[in-house]
Amino acid sequence: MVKSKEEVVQEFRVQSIQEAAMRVIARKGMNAATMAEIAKEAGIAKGTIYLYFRDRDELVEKTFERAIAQLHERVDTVLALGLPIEEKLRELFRAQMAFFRENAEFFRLYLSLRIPSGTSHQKRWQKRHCAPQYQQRITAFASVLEEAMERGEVRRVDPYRLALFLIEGAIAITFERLNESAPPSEESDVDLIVGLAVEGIVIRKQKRSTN
Amino acid sequence: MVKSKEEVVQEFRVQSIQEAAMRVIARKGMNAATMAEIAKEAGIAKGTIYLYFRDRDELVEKTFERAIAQLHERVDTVLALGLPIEEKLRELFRAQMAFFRENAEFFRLYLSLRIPSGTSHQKRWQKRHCAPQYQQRITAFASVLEEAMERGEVRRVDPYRLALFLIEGAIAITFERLNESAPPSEESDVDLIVGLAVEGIVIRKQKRSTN
DNA sequence: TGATTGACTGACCAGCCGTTCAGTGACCTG
DNA sequence: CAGGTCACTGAACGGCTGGTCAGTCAATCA
Repeated sequence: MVKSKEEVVQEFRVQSIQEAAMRVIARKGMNAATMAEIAKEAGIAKGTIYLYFRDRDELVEKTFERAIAQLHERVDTVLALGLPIEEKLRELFRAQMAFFRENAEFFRLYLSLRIPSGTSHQKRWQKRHCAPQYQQRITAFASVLEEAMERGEVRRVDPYRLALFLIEGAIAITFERLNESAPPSEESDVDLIVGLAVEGIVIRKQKRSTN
Repeated sequence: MVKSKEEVVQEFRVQSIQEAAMRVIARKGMNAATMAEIAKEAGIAKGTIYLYFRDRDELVEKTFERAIAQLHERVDTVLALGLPIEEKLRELFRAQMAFFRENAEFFRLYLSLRIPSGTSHQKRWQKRHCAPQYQQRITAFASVLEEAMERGEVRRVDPYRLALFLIEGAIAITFERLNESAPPSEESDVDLIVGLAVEGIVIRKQKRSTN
Protein backbone atom coordinates (compact mmCIF):
# COMPACT_ATOMS: atom_id res chain seq x y z
CA MET A 1 0.00 0.00 0.00
CA VAL A 2 2.67 2.45 1.07
CA LYS A 3 4.75 1.38 -1.87
CA SER A 4 1.83 1.93 -4.21
CA LYS A 5 1.35 5.45 -2.90
CA GLU A 6 5.01 6.21 -3.50
CA GLU A 7 4.74 4.80 -6.96
CA VAL A 8 1.80 7.04 -7.71
CA VAL A 9 3.76 10.10 -6.62
CA GLN A 10 6.74 8.93 -8.64
CA GLU A 11 4.57 8.39 -11.69
CA PHE A 12 3.02 11.82 -11.27
CA ARG A 13 6.42 13.52 -11.10
CA VAL A 14 7.73 11.65 -14.13
CA GLN A 15 4.64 12.54 -16.11
CA SER A 16 4.59 16.21 -15.15
CA ILE A 17 8.27 16.55 -16.01
CA GLN A 18 7.70 14.96 -19.39
CA GLU A 19 4.73 17.20 -20.09
CA ALA A 20 6.79 20.24 -19.15
CA ALA A 21 9.58 19.02 -21.42
CA MET A 22 7.16 18.70 -24.31
CA ARG A 23 5.83 22.21 -23.81
CA VAL A 24 9.30 23.73 -23.63
CA ILE A 25 10.56 21.80 -26.65
CA ALA A 26 7.47 22.92 -28.53
CA ARG A 27 8.29 26.56 -27.73
CA LYS A 28 12.06 26.56 -28.08
CA GLY A 29 12.89 23.58 -30.22
CA MET A 30 15.03 20.58 -29.48
CA ASN A 31 18.41 22.18 -28.85
CA ALA A 32 17.36 25.37 -27.12
CA ALA A 33 15.17 23.64 -24.56
CA THR A 34 17.26 23.86 -21.38
CA MET A 35 16.96 21.81 -18.24
CA ALA A 36 16.50 25.03 -16.27
CA GLU A 37 13.48 26.06 -18.29
CA ILE A 38 11.96 22.59 -18.22
CA ALA A 39 12.33 22.57 -14.44
CA LYS A 40 10.78 26.02 -14.16
CA GLU A 41 7.91 24.95 -16.42
CA ALA A 42 7.32 21.91 -14.21
CA GLY A 43 7.51 24.09 -11.10
CA ILE A 44 10.40 22.18 -9.55
CA ALA A 45 14.13 22.68 -9.09
CA LYS A 46 16.58 21.71 -11.78
CA GLY A 47 18.17 19.04 -9.63
CA THR A 48 14.86 17.25 -9.08
CA ILE A 49 14.74 16.20 -12.72
CA TYR A 50 17.89 14.18 -12.14
CA LEU A 51 16.11 12.15 -9.49
CA TYR A 52 13.83 10.77 -12.18
CA PHE A 53 15.98 10.84 -15.30
CA ARG A 54 19.67 9.96 -15.60
CA ASP A 55 20.43 12.88 -17.93
CA ARG A 56 18.96 15.10 -20.56
CA ASP A 57 19.17 12.40 -23.22
CA GLU A 58 17.11 9.99 -21.19
CA LEU A 59 14.49 12.63 -20.49
CA VAL A 60 14.08 13.41 -24.18
CA GLU A 61 14.09 9.75 -25.16
CA LYS A 62 11.45 8.72 -22.63
CA THR A 63 9.32 11.73 -23.49
CA PHE A 64 9.52 10.94 -27.18
CA GLU A 65 8.68 7.28 -26.63
CA ARG A 66 5.69 8.05 -24.48
CA ALA A 67 4.23 10.43 -27.03
CA ILE A 68 4.90 8.40 -30.13
CA ALA A 69 3.42 5.31 -28.49
CA GLN A 70 0.12 7.18 -28.32
CA LEU A 71 0.34 8.07 -31.99
CA HIS A 72 1.17 4.48 -32.88
CA GLU A 73 -1.76 3.20 -30.92
CA ARG A 74 -4.23 5.42 -32.70
CA VAL A 75 -2.88 4.84 -36.16
CA ASP A 76 -2.55 1.08 -35.73
CA THR A 77 -6.15 0.92 -34.64
CA VAL A 78 -7.46 2.42 -37.84
CA LEU A 79 -5.00 0.55 -40.04
CA ALA A 80 -6.13 -2.75 -38.52
CA LEU A 81 -9.70 -2.23 -39.67
CA GLY A 82 -10.36 -4.12 -42.89
CA LEU A 83 -11.24 -1.02 -44.88
CA PRO A 84 -10.52 -0.50 -48.57
CA ILE A 85 -7.30 1.39 -49.14
CA GLU A 86 -8.91 4.76 -49.81
CA GLU A 87 -10.76 4.64 -46.50
CA LYS A 88 -7.66 3.41 -44.72
CA LEU A 89 -5.73 6.38 -46.02
CA ARG A 90 -8.46 8.74 -44.97
CA GLU A 91 -8.56 7.33 -41.45
CA LEU A 92 -4.79 7.36 -41.22
CA PHE A 93 -4.41 10.99 -42.20
CA ARG A 94 -7.38 11.96 -40.09
CA ALA A 95 -5.90 10.24 -37.03
CA GLN A 96 -2.48 11.77 -37.64
CA MET A 97 -3.80 15.27 -38.07
CA ALA A 98 -6.03 15.03 -35.00
CA PHE A 99 -3.15 13.69 -32.95
CA PHE A 100 -0.86 16.53 -33.92
CA ARG A 101 -3.59 19.05 -33.20
CA GLU A 102 -4.21 17.63 -29.74
CA ASN A 103 -0.49 17.25 -29.08
CA ALA A 104 0.81 20.28 -30.90
CA GLU A 105 3.68 20.47 -28.41
CA PHE A 106 4.85 17.07 -29.50
CA PHE A 107 4.89 18.06 -33.14
CA ARG A 108 8.09 20.06 -33.01
CA LEU A 109 9.83 17.36 -31.01
CA TYR A 110 8.76 14.91 -33.67
CA LEU A 111 10.02 17.11 -36.48
CA SER A 112 13.34 17.66 -34.70
CA LEU A 113 14.07 14.02 -34.08
CA ARG A 114 13.16 12.87 -37.57
CA ILE A 115 16.41 14.25 -38.91
CA PRO A 116 19.54 13.50 -36.89
CA SER A 117 21.53 16.61 -36.09
CA GLY A 118 24.03 17.73 -33.50
CA THR A 119 27.41 16.31 -32.57
CA SER A 120 28.35 12.94 -33.98
CA HIS A 121 27.64 11.50 -30.55
CA GLN A 122 24.16 12.99 -30.50
CA LYS A 123 23.59 11.81 -34.04
CA ARG A 124 24.49 8.25 -33.15
CA TRP A 125 22.24 8.45 -30.12
CA GLN A 126 19.30 9.76 -32.15
CA LYS A 127 19.83 7.18 -34.84
CA ARG A 128 19.76 4.45 -32.24
CA HIS A 129 16.83 5.66 -30.15
CA CYS A 130 14.55 7.82 -32.24
CA ALA A 131 15.06 6.95 -35.90
CA PRO A 132 13.76 3.40 -35.27
CA GLN A 133 10.53 4.80 -33.82
CA TYR A 134 10.06 6.91 -36.92
CA GLN A 135 11.11 4.19 -39.33
CA GLN A 136 8.84 1.71 -37.62
CA ARG A 137 5.94 4.03 -38.34
CA ILE A 138 6.87 4.27 -42.02
CA THR A 139 7.47 0.54 -42.27
CA ALA A 140 4.11 -0.27 -40.70
CA PHE A 141 2.38 1.97 -43.22
CA ALA A 142 4.49 0.51 -46.02
CA SER A 143 3.36 -3.01 -45.24
CA VAL A 144 -0.27 -1.89 -45.31
CA LEU A 145 0.37 -0.45 -48.76
CA GLU A 146 2.13 -3.64 -49.82
CA GLU A 147 -0.87 -5.71 -48.84
CA ALA A 148 -3.06 -3.41 -50.89
CA MET A 149 -0.70 -3.92 -53.81
CA GLU A 150 -1.03 -7.67 -53.49
CA ARG A 151 -4.79 -7.33 -53.47
CA GLY A 152 -4.48 -5.31 -56.67
CA GLU A 153 -5.82 -2.13 -55.11
CA VAL A 154 -2.63 -0.16 -55.52
CA ARG A 155 -0.06 0.19 -58.27
CA ARG A 156 3.13 -1.75 -57.66
CA VAL A 157 5.90 0.58 -56.55
CA ASP A 158 8.45 0.52 -53.75
CA PRO A 159 6.11 0.52 -50.75
CA TYR A 160 8.60 2.15 -48.37
CA ARG A 161 9.14 5.07 -50.72
CA LEU A 162 5.43 5.41 -51.27
CA ALA A 163 4.81 5.47 -47.52
CA LEU A 164 7.55 8.09 -47.05
CA PHE A 165 6.16 10.27 -49.80
CA LEU A 166 2.60 10.22 -48.50
CA ILE A 167 3.40 10.65 -44.81
CA GLU A 168 5.89 13.45 -45.31
CA GLY A 169 3.59 15.22 -47.73
CA ALA A 170 0.80 14.98 -45.18
CA ILE A 171 3.08 16.21 -42.40
CA ALA A 172 4.05 19.22 -44.48
CA ILE A 173 0.39 20.19 -44.77
CA THR A 174 -0.21 19.53 -41.07
CA PHE A 175 2.75 21.77 -40.26
CA GLU A 176 1.43 24.46 -42.57
CA ARG A 177 -1.86 24.38 -40.67
CA LEU A 178 -0.03 25.22 -37.45
CA ASN A 179 1.32 28.42 -38.99
CA GLU A 180 -1.99 29.57 -40.42
CA SER A 181 -4.15 31.91 -38.39
CA ALA A 182 -7.36 30.50 -39.84
CA PRO A 183 -6.70 27.12 -41.41
CA PRO A 184 -9.50 25.41 -43.36
CA SER A 185 -11.31 22.51 -41.74
CA GLU A 186 -9.26 19.42 -41.03
CA GLU A 187 -11.69 17.36 -43.03
CA SER A 188 -11.09 19.40 -46.16
CA ASP A 189 -7.34 19.00 -45.84
CA VAL A 190 -7.72 15.27 -45.30
CA ASP A 191 -9.88 15.14 -48.42
CA LEU A 192 -7.21 17.04 -50.31
CA ILE A 193 -4.47 14.64 -49.27
CA VAL A 194 -6.48 11.51 -49.91
CA GLY A 195 -7.57 12.87 -53.27
CA LEU A 196 -3.98 13.53 -54.26
CA ALA A 197 -2.83 10.16 -53.05
CA VAL A 198 -5.58 8.21 -54.73
CA GLU A 199 -6.22 10.03 -57.95
CA GLY A 200 -3.17 12.15 -58.55
CA ILE A 201 -3.41 15.66 -59.84
CA VAL A 202 -4.20 15.43 -63.54
CA ILE A 203 -7.66 15.80 -64.92
CA ARG A 204 -8.99 12.84 -66.77
CA LYS A 205 -11.68 13.53 -69.30
CA GLN A 206 -12.97 9.98 -69.09
CA LYS A 207 -14.73 8.77 -66.00
CA ARG A 208 -12.75 6.17 -64.11
CA SER A 209 -14.21 2.80 -63.28
CA THR A 210 -12.87 1.73 -59.94
CA ASN A 211 -13.44 -1.90 -60.60
CA MET B 1 43.50 47.54 -60.42
CA VAL B 2 44.82 47.23 -56.93
CA LYS B 3 41.31 47.45 -55.63
CA SER B 4 40.18 44.76 -58.03
CA LYS B 5 42.90 42.44 -56.80
CA GLU B 6 41.88 43.04 -53.22
CA GLU B 7 38.32 42.35 -54.16
CA VAL B 8 39.30 39.05 -55.72
CA VAL B 9 41.09 38.00 -52.54
CA GLN B 10 38.12 39.14 -50.47
CA GLU B 11 35.74 37.23 -52.68
CA PHE B 12 37.89 34.13 -52.45
CA ARG B 13 38.00 34.28 -48.64
CA VAL B 14 34.24 34.78 -48.36
CA GLN B 15 33.59 31.89 -50.69
CA SER B 16 35.99 29.46 -49.02
CA ILE B 17 34.57 30.29 -45.60
CA GLN B 18 31.05 29.67 -46.86
CA GLU B 19 32.07 26.38 -48.42
CA ALA B 20 33.71 25.31 -45.18
CA ALA B 21 30.58 26.31 -43.28
CA MET B 22 28.45 24.19 -45.58
CA ARG B 23 30.68 21.16 -45.11
CA VAL B 24 30.70 21.48 -41.33
CA ILE B 25 26.95 22.05 -41.13
CA ALA B 26 26.48 19.01 -43.34
CA ARG B 27 28.53 16.91 -40.90
CA LYS B 28 27.37 18.27 -37.57
CA GLY B 29 24.04 19.88 -38.27
CA MET B 30 22.95 23.46 -37.79
CA ASN B 31 23.39 23.88 -34.03
CA ALA B 32 26.51 21.81 -33.47
CA ALA B 33 28.53 23.53 -36.19
CA THR B 34 30.92 25.74 -34.21
CA MET B 35 32.87 28.73 -35.45
CA ALA B 36 36.08 27.00 -34.35
CA GLU B 37 35.43 23.99 -36.53
CA ILE B 38 34.35 26.06 -39.51
CA ALA B 39 37.58 28.04 -39.22
CA LYS B 40 39.63 24.87 -38.98
CA GLU B 41 37.83 23.44 -41.99
CA ALA B 42 38.61 26.61 -43.94
CA GLY B 43 42.24 26.48 -42.79
CA ILE B 44 42.14 29.89 -41.12
CA ALA B 45 41.92 31.30 -37.61
CA LYS B 46 38.59 31.77 -35.91
CA GLY B 47 39.03 35.52 -35.72
CA THR B 48 39.46 35.79 -39.47
CA ILE B 49 35.86 34.79 -40.06
CA TYR B 50 34.80 37.91 -38.18
CA LEU B 51 36.65 40.07 -40.70
CA TYR B 52 34.23 38.89 -43.36
CA PHE B 53 31.05 38.19 -41.42
CA ARG B 54 29.59 40.21 -38.56
CA ASP B 55 28.60 37.16 -36.53
CA ARG B 56 27.54 33.57 -36.79
CA ASP B 57 24.03 34.48 -37.91
CA GLU B 58 25.28 36.49 -40.85
CA LEU B 59 27.59 33.69 -41.95
CA VAL B 60 24.77 31.16 -41.95
CA GLU B 61 22.38 33.56 -43.66
CA LYS B 62 24.76 34.48 -46.48
CA THR B 63 25.75 30.86 -46.94
CA PHE B 64 22.13 29.80 -47.15
CA GLU B 65 21.26 32.55 -49.61
CA ARG B 66 24.16 31.74 -51.91
CA ALA B 67 23.23 28.07 -52.05
CA ILE B 68 19.50 28.45 -52.43
CA ALA B 69 20.00 31.01 -55.19
CA GLN B 70 21.69 28.29 -57.22
CA LEU B 71 18.79 25.93 -56.62
CA HIS B 72 16.31 28.63 -57.58
CA GLU B 73 18.18 29.34 -60.79
CA ARG B 74 18.10 25.73 -61.90
CA VAL B 75 14.51 25.11 -61.01
CA ASP B 76 13.25 28.36 -62.50
CA THR B 77 14.97 27.52 -65.75
CA VAL B 78 13.07 24.29 -66.20
CA LEU B 79 9.79 25.72 -64.93
CA ALA B 80 10.02 28.54 -67.48
CA LEU B 81 10.04 26.10 -70.38
CA GLY B 82 6.57 25.75 -71.88
CA LEU B 83 6.30 22.06 -71.19
CA PRO B 84 3.12 20.17 -70.32
CA ILE B 85 2.68 19.78 -66.59
CA GLU B 86 3.85 16.20 -66.41
CA GLU B 87 7.13 17.07 -68.08
CA LYS B 88 7.48 20.16 -65.95
CA LEU B 89 7.13 18.05 -62.83
CA ARG B 90 9.65 15.57 -64.13
CA GLU B 91 12.18 18.29 -64.87
CA LEU B 92 11.57 19.95 -61.53
CA PHE B 93 12.11 16.84 -59.47
CA ARG B 94 15.04 15.84 -61.64
CA ALA B 95 16.69 19.24 -61.13
CA GLN B 96 16.01 19.20 -57.41
CA MET B 97 17.40 15.73 -56.91
CA ALA B 98 20.49 16.45 -58.98
CA PHE B 99 21.10 19.66 -57.06
CA PHE B 100 20.91 17.94 -53.71
CA ARG B 101 23.20 15.18 -54.94
CA GLU B 102 25.82 17.68 -56.13
CA ASN B 103 25.38 19.83 -53.03
CA ALA B 104 24.75 17.17 -50.44
CA GLU B 105 26.38 19.40 -47.83
CA PHE B 106 23.73 22.01 -48.41
CA PHE B 107 20.96 19.53 -47.92
CA ARG B 108 21.21 19.35 -44.15
CA LEU B 109 21.42 23.13 -43.90
CA TYR B 110 18.29 23.31 -46.00
CA LEU B 111 16.46 20.78 -43.85
CA SER B 112 17.51 22.58 -40.67
CA LEU B 113 16.35 25.99 -41.73
CA ARG B 114 13.02 24.85 -43.11
CA ILE B 115 11.65 24.44 -39.61
CA PRO B 116 12.37 27.28 -37.19
CA SER B 117 13.97 26.06 -33.97
CA GLY B 118 16.18 27.47 -31.24
CA THR B 119 15.64 30.43 -28.98
CA SER B 120 12.78 32.76 -29.74
CA HIS B 121 15.36 35.22 -31.02
CA GLN B 122 16.79 32.65 -33.39
CA LYS B 123 13.31 31.66 -34.45
CA ARG B 124 12.39 35.21 -35.35
CA TRP B 125 15.65 35.53 -37.22
CA GLN B 126 15.05 32.36 -39.19
CA LYS B 127 11.47 33.32 -39.94
CA ARG B 128 12.66 36.65 -41.29
CA HIS B 129 15.65 35.48 -43.29
CA CYS B 130 15.22 31.86 -44.27
CA ALA B 131 11.55 31.05 -44.28
CA PRO B 132 10.91 33.57 -47.09
CA GLN B 133 13.52 31.84 -49.26
CA TYR B 134 11.77 28.54 -48.68
CA GLN B 135 8.28 29.93 -49.03
CA GLN B 136 9.24 31.72 -52.20
CA ARG B 137 10.23 28.37 -53.66
CA ILE B 138 6.90 26.83 -52.73
CA THR B 139 4.99 29.86 -53.97
CA ALA B 140 6.78 29.82 -57.32
CA PHE B 141 5.89 26.18 -57.79
CA ALA B 142 2.36 26.86 -56.62
CA SER B 143 1.84 29.48 -59.30
CA VAL B 144 3.07 27.06 -61.95
CA LEU B 145 0.49 24.59 -60.71
CA GLU B 146 -2.17 27.28 -60.67
CA GLU B 147 -1.49 28.11 -64.30
CA ALA B 148 -1.83 24.44 -65.13
CA MET B 149 -5.16 24.43 -63.30
CA GLU B 150 -6.35 27.34 -65.38
CA ARG B 151 -5.34 25.54 -68.52
CA GLY B 152 -7.38 22.58 -67.32
CA GLU B 153 -4.38 20.30 -66.97
CA VAL B 154 -4.65 19.90 -63.24
CA ARG B 155 -7.51 19.41 -60.81
CA ARG B 156 -8.51 22.52 -58.92
CA VAL B 157 -7.18 22.38 -55.36
CA ASP B 158 -5.33 24.83 -53.13
CA PRO B 159 -2.16 25.29 -55.20
CA TYR B 160 0.05 26.18 -52.21
CA ARG B 161 -0.92 23.02 -50.36
CA LEU B 162 -0.43 20.97 -53.48
CA ALA B 163 3.03 22.43 -53.99
CA LEU B 164 3.93 21.75 -50.34
CA PHE B 165 2.75 18.19 -50.53
CA LEU B 166 4.66 17.36 -53.69
CA ILE B 167 7.90 19.11 -52.78
CA GLU B 168 8.08 17.74 -49.26
CA GLY B 169 7.20 14.26 -50.45
CA ALA B 170 9.98 14.51 -53.02
CA ILE B 171 12.42 15.81 -50.42
CA ALA B 172 11.63 12.89 -48.13
CA ILE B 173 12.61 10.48 -50.90
CA THR B 174 15.71 12.51 -51.73
CA PHE B 175 16.70 12.38 -48.07
CA GLU B 176 16.08 8.64 -47.96
CA ARG B 177 18.47 8.24 -50.90
CA LEU B 178 21.24 9.86 -48.87
CA ASN B 179 20.92 7.21 -46.18
CA GLU B 180 20.89 4.26 -48.56
CA SER B 181 24.13 2.52 -49.35
CA ALA B 182 23.00 1.59 -52.85
CA PRO B 183 20.05 3.75 -53.88
CA PRO B 184 18.25 2.99 -57.13
CA SER B 185 18.86 5.23 -60.12
CA GLU B 186 17.76 8.82 -59.76
CA GLU B 187 15.69 8.47 -62.89
CA SER B 188 13.64 5.64 -61.39
CA ASP B 189 12.90 7.67 -58.28
CA VAL B 190 11.92 10.66 -60.38
CA ASP B 191 9.59 8.38 -62.35
CA LEU B 192 8.12 7.13 -59.10
CA ILE B 193 7.42 10.63 -57.82
CA VAL B 194 6.00 11.91 -61.09
CA GLY B 195 3.87 8.80 -61.40
CA LEU B 196 2.45 9.32 -57.92
CA ALA B 197 1.86 12.98 -58.51
CA VAL B 198 0.17 12.55 -61.86
CA GLU B 199 -1.76 9.34 -61.55
CA GLY B 200 -2.07 8.68 -57.84
CA ILE B 201 -1.71 5.25 -56.39
CA VAL B 202 -4.87 3.37 -57.22
CA ILE B 203 -5.14 0.99 -60.12
CA ARG B 204 -7.65 1.87 -62.78
CA LYS B 205 -8.92 -0.94 -64.92
CA GLN B 206 -9.88 1.42 -67.68
CA LYS B 207 -7.25 3.15 -69.77
CA ARG B 208 -7.16 6.86 -69.31
CA SER B 209 -7.43 9.27 -72.19
CA THR B 210 -5.14 12.19 -71.52
CA ASN B 211 -7.14 14.47 -73.73
C1' DT C 1 66.10 50.21 -46.08
C1' DG C 2 63.32 51.60 -42.33
C1' DA C 3 58.50 52.80 -41.49
C1' DT C 4 53.77 51.77 -42.03
C1' DT C 5 49.91 49.30 -42.88
C1' DG C 6 46.38 45.87 -42.18
C1' DA C 7 45.20 41.02 -42.84
C1' DC C 8 45.58 37.44 -39.91
C1' DT C 9 46.17 34.98 -35.55
C1' DG C 10 44.86 32.56 -31.30
C1' DA C 11 44.86 33.21 -26.31
C1' DC C 12 41.46 35.03 -23.64
C1' DC C 13 36.90 36.34 -21.76
C1' DA C 14 32.07 36.29 -20.51
C1' DG C 15 28.17 33.75 -20.38
C1' DC C 16 25.47 29.67 -20.85
C1' DC C 17 24.15 24.94 -19.81
C1' DG C 18 24.20 20.17 -18.11
C1' DT C 19 25.32 18.02 -14.00
C1' DT C 20 26.50 17.50 -9.05
C1' DC C 21 26.06 17.52 -4.13
C1' DA C 22 25.94 19.54 0.49
C1' DG C 23 22.27 21.41 2.81
C1' DT C 24 17.20 21.90 4.20
C1' DG C 25 12.96 20.82 6.09
C1' DA C 26 8.76 18.06 6.06
C1' DC C 27 7.38 13.77 7.64
C1' DC C 28 7.72 9.36 9.65
C1' DT C 29 9.17 6.33 13.70
C1' DG C 30 9.99 4.51 18.16
C1' DC D 1 9.65 14.62 21.34
C1' DA D 2 14.39 13.36 19.65
C1' DG D 3 16.41 11.17 15.92
C1' DG D 4 16.40 9.64 11.35
C1' DT D 5 15.05 9.50 6.54
C1' DC D 6 14.70 11.26 2.08
C1' DA D 7 12.61 14.01 -1.58
C1' DC D 8 13.84 18.23 -2.90
C1' DT D 9 16.62 22.43 -3.59
C1' DG D 10 19.69 25.70 -5.88
C1' DA D 11 24.45 27.43 -5.59
C1' DA D 12 28.54 25.95 -7.50
C1' DC D 13 31.40 23.56 -11.00
C1' DG D 14 33.41 22.34 -15.29
C1' DG D 15 33.23 22.37 -20.05
C1' DC D 16 32.17 24.58 -24.12
C1' DT D 17 31.21 28.41 -27.48
C1' DG D 18 30.65 32.92 -29.69
C1' DG D 19 33.03 36.92 -29.86
C1' DT D 20 37.27 40.17 -28.82
C1' DC D 21 41.61 42.30 -29.34
C1' DA D 22 46.60 42.94 -28.56
C1' DG D 23 50.17 41.20 -31.06
C1' DT D 24 52.61 39.29 -35.38
C1' DC D 25 54.52 39.67 -39.78
C1' DA D 26 54.58 39.91 -44.79
C1' DA D 27 53.66 43.21 -48.23
C1' DT D 28 53.87 47.89 -49.50
C1' DC D 29 55.46 52.49 -49.41
C1' DA D 30 58.46 56.64 -49.14
